[in-house]
Amino acid sequence: MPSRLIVSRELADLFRLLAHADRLRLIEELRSGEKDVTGLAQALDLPSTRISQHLALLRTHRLVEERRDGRNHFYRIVNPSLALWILDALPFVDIRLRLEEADHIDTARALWGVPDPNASH
Amino acid sequence: MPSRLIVSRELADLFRLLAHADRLRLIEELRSGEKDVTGLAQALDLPSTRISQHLALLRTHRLVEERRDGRNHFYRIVNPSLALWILDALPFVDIRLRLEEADHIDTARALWGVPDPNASH
DNA sequence: TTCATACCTGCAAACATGCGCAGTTATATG
DNA sequence: CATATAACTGCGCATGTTTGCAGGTATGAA
Repeated sequence: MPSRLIVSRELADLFRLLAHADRLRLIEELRSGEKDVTGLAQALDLPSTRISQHLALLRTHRLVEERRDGRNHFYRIVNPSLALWILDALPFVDIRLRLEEADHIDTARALWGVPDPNASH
Repeated sequence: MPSRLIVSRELADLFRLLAHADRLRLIEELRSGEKDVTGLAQALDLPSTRISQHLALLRTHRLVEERRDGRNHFYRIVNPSLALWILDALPFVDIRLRLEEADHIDTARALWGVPDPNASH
């Protein structure tokens, strides 16, 4: 019954793909809609070569898709709920962050334009 | 406004921590309650040294906690909802998995003892 | 056709991670 | 005390990842 093993390996592959700050920022940047490589490079203040390399990785794992229009290549998230799921990880980040800035998680959600699910208090 | 950068780095750290099949299996194994190192080593069929190394990583990032009783060190997940959130990633794993085994996700959930949230059909 | 723009790929150096193994600490037991 | 068991840490090698850079393709405009 190697299914558990297979699944954990597939999950680990996904996590490895997301284990880079710039790739997370790319996914966040694409949350508001498709963007081309130059636009992403400007938004993240990184060389476009690097953006291409990251996008190629995300593309081979089917997390983003490409649409070409003239010289521009526009990228979009295949499954937009991915970005929401990523933000659900905020409660699990190291305690230091939570202690040093008590409302850092809410700040992050606000910065990334996501409604606070605990907005009752 | 470097908060977005800081947050994406913290998130990337978390993802890197989870980007290993054996560490995911450890977290899954601890879902049913605390276990000691030897127990985990037997469950995953891995040398206990390796288990120790993985647990040390998870510990320094406060994902698991340790309780000592005699010679045994028992580990538990600090925030049990972590395991549930990890399984929420299954819809995002590479399309190949979904095409080759259409109900692999349900199989995985069943294997890992989690109720299927789409159990209406 | 020539030039500029937008993007991609290949490669090698730098860097990070995973692993086995040897040695160590801590606790229990005879 | 000596010995056994449980677990940890440090270290070196192998493997994987990230990055800059050089060179390449494709599109559009002069």
